[in-house]
Amino acid sequence: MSQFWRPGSERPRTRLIDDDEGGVLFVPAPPSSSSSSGFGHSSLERQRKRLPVYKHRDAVLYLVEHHSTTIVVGETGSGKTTQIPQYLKEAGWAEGGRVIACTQPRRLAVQSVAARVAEEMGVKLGEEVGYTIRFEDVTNPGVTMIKFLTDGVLVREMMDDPLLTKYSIIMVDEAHERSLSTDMLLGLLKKIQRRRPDLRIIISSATIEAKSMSNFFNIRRKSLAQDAEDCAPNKQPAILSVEGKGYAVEIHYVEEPVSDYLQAAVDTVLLIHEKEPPGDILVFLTGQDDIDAAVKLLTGHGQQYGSHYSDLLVLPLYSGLPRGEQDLIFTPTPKGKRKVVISTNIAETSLTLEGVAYVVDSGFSKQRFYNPISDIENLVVVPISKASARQRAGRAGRVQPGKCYRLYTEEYYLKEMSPEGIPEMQRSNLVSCIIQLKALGIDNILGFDWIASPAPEAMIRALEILYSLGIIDEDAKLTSPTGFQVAEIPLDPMISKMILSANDFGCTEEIITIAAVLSVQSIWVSIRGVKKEFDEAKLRFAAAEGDHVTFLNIYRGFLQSGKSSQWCYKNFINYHAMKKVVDIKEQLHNLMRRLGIAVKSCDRDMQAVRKAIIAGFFAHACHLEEYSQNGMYKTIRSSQEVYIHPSSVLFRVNPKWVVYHSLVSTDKHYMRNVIAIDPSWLTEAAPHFYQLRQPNPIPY
DNA sequence: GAGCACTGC
Repeated sequence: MSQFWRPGSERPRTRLIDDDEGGVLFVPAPPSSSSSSGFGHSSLERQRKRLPVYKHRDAVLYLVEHHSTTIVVGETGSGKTTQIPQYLKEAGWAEGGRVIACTQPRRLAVQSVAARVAEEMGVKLGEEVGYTIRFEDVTNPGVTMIKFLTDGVLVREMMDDPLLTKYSIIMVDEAHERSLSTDMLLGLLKKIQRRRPDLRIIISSATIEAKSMSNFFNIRRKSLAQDAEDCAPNKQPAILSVEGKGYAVEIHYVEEPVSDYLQAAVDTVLLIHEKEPPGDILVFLTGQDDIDAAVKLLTGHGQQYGSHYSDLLVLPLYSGLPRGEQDLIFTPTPKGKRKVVISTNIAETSLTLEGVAYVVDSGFSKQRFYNPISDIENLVVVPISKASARQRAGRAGRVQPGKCYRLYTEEYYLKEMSPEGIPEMQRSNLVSCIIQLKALGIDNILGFDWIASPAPEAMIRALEILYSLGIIDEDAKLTSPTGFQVAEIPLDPMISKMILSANDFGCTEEIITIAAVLSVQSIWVSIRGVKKEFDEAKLRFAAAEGDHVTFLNIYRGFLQSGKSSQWCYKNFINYHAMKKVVDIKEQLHNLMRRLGIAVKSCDRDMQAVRKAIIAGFFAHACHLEEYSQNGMYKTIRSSQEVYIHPSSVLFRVNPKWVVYHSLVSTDKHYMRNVIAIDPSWLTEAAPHFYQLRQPNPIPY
């Protein structure tokens, strides 16, 4: 007799509890004592059975069979991501050419989970188990049964197949993170569900969010009676809770609020080191500045107080860190030493450190907020949510029971800390979002079924920008061909518009190089202490026109060197970033071919290149204030005070008119990646924008 | 003469 429950058979012996808000809470029975001894199973299979989710295998299959939507609340380490897709496949959900999809917010997670599942199933990655991320499709259509992909890719797949017909089940993992594309995906899936009653959705979410997810997917009761008659699935979402594999973490709070969390963090680290048994320490601070300062204080302390503190191995961790330094984090702690990793939010979700027994949580993180009125994004330090605080604490209990030291009071945690963070959708520029929805035929953006509605001001601003770029028309419909082509290019719409316009100026070759460089974080290596040499290296490539043309010089130099890492090292250029640039450029070449656009070079005609840039970025034009002694510019559109970033080749050159790629906002608004222009090109490129909107625009 | 939480298509 099969030890597993199969769809269609009698439901497993467990208790179903109707919860107060109409959702169905499913409480599985305790595991039976007569479970398999493990005899005859490979070690991989034994490992699979030890995962907490294994006990809930029957429950998962039962709920998925009977409910359109199932919400799985699971802590980290429950095994839900790797196991549930396999259970579904074993139960037949991938039969008849159907595919089981599982989405992740991050590319790295997609790749590693897919590899793990392929290994467990004993198949080659890219066959029965595959994955898709941007620019990388490792699937075999017709063969692949379980497919992992980023949620952004799945949204994009809807452009070719609006009802996602090839999937029988879509599992949205890490939905509690509420990324832009997760929110978009959830709204779209709810829409698809109405047209495809056969589709099953599994949402994996943290506890706090489960209720709001359930409410979102709960379709009104009037359809329930009808459901009982035929055998359509129950429209009410089911919630299943799966315990994690983490160890207990003891939480400590400060008794009085701290005035300086940086100092408090340093003091706490020293206290732990003095009083607590071995085990690494993970400290959460907000950004590079804080982290470098804390590292300095702790290493300084070590020298000052002698041997005891020299046992501390203090390491910074943030995404901007050079590759080699980041790798240090993962090397095992030497015997007799205690590793202290001082990190940004990157260690909260993206990276997992083994061996951490103590977490110090400052209670703050940096978040990006978009101001639709000024069209400027700001990075600000804000208090974290309870969900984040719990996630941070959980990092201490991965391999042994741990302790978490919160640098805020318990009262603050209980009474003031908000339960969840603000979803990205409500603090972002919506240009990309709206263009994708339009491409899917959703024109009533205000009426879209958002899980959390963005601000109307942000929607209006995005529509205004898209209209000025010629991507949508007066009726807010995508223009043809520009609008549809921009929707197809997986880049920022202003970059996409720049690429399409390059065709008119005969410089597509140059512009896709620039687009590729702008798509990577930074092509420079920043090394402290060698500023002079660094600046000299930069001058070797500097172009009078500005940063974008400088990128072309660097790219040419890189190719001439034979893509040499030595050459990069000598010139303070990030080799990995340059490899990525070459890769993205290759992809853009393919995309141009698909769109039927010939890739032509304008040779040395940099005026053509600058005009193409303006076609996408005319809204970012600025004028040098005439009597300004300190290089103050004002944006043409809204008279915002801005300055050229000191990293730009045009810093202190201060041309009268410039166009920037992006702003970084700290104490001032700094323009990064700037190019000098002739103002007549602006009215040439966007007469509608500048004639109607000078001097001060009034948003409609 | 300053500095960028983290993702993603």
